Amino acid sequence: MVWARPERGARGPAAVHSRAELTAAAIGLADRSGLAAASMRQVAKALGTGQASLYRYVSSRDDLIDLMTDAVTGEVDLDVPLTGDPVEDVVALASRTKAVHLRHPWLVDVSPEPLRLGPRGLDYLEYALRALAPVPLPGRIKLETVALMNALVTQFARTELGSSREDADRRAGQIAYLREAATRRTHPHVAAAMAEGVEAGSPQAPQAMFERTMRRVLTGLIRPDSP
Amino acid sequence: MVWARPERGARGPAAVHSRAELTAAAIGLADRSGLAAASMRQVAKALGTGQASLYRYVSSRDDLIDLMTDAVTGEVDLDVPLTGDPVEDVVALASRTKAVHLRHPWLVDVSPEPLRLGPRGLDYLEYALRALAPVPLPGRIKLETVALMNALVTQFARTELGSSREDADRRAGQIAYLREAATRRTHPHVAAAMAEGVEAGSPQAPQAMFERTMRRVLTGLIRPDSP
DNA sequence: CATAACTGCGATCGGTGTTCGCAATTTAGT
DNA sequence: ACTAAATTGCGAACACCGATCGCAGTTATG
Repeated sequence: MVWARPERGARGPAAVHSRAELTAAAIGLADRSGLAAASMRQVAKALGTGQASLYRYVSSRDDLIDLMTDAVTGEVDLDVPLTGDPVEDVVALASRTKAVHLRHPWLVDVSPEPLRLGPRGLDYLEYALRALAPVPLPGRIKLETVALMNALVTQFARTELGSSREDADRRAGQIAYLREAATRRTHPHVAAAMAEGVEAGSPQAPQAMFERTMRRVLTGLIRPDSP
Repeated sequence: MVWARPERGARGPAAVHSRAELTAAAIGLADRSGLAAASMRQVAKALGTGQASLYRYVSSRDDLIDLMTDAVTGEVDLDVPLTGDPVEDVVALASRTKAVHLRHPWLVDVSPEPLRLGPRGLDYLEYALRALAPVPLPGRIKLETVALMNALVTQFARTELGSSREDADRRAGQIAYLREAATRRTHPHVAAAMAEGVEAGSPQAPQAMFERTMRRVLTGLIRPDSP
């Protein structure tokens, strides 16, 4: 675990760089050219050092990715005061989280293994749980609710990013494949949904869609049991 | 797109293997040792052929992963008759989907880029939309609902798999880190949730939890607009 | 029966994460 | 003050990975 190990020992020569420096360089690369571009070699090159040197700051690339993730998690504003309405507060938080995802598209590519929070992630979780404080649900379920909301944020971010990305040709091929299924009279529901969904278009702001869905999911999730 | 290209040309010598064979070998490897183990080299070795030969059947590793995904999607039973209650039907479908995820843990590692469905994926989507047919919602939203349910399935599968996986030491480290934050009197909500969630344990069947959450989310999602 | 199309595949390219060993440097303990 | 331990940067290497090229051998079509 990165957060446990100290950044520097006390004995040797002063380190030329720092974890924060590595993290910043890696984030820059990933922002510009995707998560894969944040490779040890490229990060080292960006820092003007040897790639083997990076392992003095970080014990694996996964560690570096943990650092990156925690760093951008810190970009979510946690000073927004809570209104007391859990649904509104969590939806607002999710909204800000999604914005960070759009700003750092590689976030949707880091596998969200549970329990990898660093200090900023911890602050984030604390805020989310504070927002959920008025809800009379066991803590375990609240934790799962937060995880679930984050999964949804990632999902929506993926959608919004995917539509802007240069996958035009790929999507064209896929859509052609779907159309074929539609004209073959099999899969009528898919055909109907496609026709409806693509023809009618979605000039609607994705943000409104996101908040609507989020609100509905949350309301469904935290409503008291009806025995 | 894999599904568009024909599997075999008509001119040359008979192919020794087939896409289905590649797919089965790859799935076997991935089931046993994770998605990374389903590399071109290892699949080739498992088939007793040269790795370059695989590119006669598949134009990239992504294609192979598409084939794998579609194949296991076919393991979801789509012959279960619909009850007519969209919530129940979709929850049941999600349940069966989650079972497939538990049987093929690597599924949670394939990046769920939208619109990569093969024939079985298409059947799956058709079934899901059929289940949602009674709901008076635009097709676009129904599509998004299905995607959302799938994201949730992945999320739950990840949780269930993670708790069984041999991450005992990793989680121990993470939990120690959280405990530290708890004892530091900062992050009181996290501390409370941890105490509650870990002490009280969850001897509850995860399946019940899954269905409960799923049902709530769906109910919230498909309820008619309240102006 | 010639030619176009296809197959299997060894060799190879450029990339990745990670480890090792070594010289140089700094601090801690005496 | 000086030895010894700890730590740093880093070149070289290892073991993988996905993908491409070119060539010999095979098959079906015109």
